[in-house]
Amino acid sequence: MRIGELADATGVSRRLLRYYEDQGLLHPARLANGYREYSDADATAVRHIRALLTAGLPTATIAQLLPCVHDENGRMVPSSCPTTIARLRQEQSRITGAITRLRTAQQALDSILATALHRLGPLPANPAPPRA
DNA sequence: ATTCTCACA
DNA sequence: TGTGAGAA
Repeated sequence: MRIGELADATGVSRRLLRYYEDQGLLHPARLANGYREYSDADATAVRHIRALLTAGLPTATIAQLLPCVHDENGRMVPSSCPTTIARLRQEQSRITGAITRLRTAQQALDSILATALHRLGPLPANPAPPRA
């Protein structure tokens, strides 16, 4: 299938499918005219890619893990091999750490703002949301 | 319709 | 991580 068909089949834009190839996530064959030719397995792969991105994994990591995953009636199942599980646990702890750092930043900012508001007293209006 | 590259959020 | 535009 060509890129437009895969885009329609997966709901992922053609642009993004080319990007995934650039990131080493997909390896479509090439027709004589240079057009990409995707297999049916690629459609499944795209769903797995989406699932792993949603789980917060970077594309470089997904490129490594994708071959270590298979599909079981529409469900992504990671291989039980120890290195695969270890990699997923590693990502899990990375995200946990990130959440902790964000919580710390949130509390610090809450505290700074609370101090400012305490000194200024009650204010009439809200500040505009940060743009940049 | 598809390819690639440059630039940008 | 993901997109738009422009040229081929």
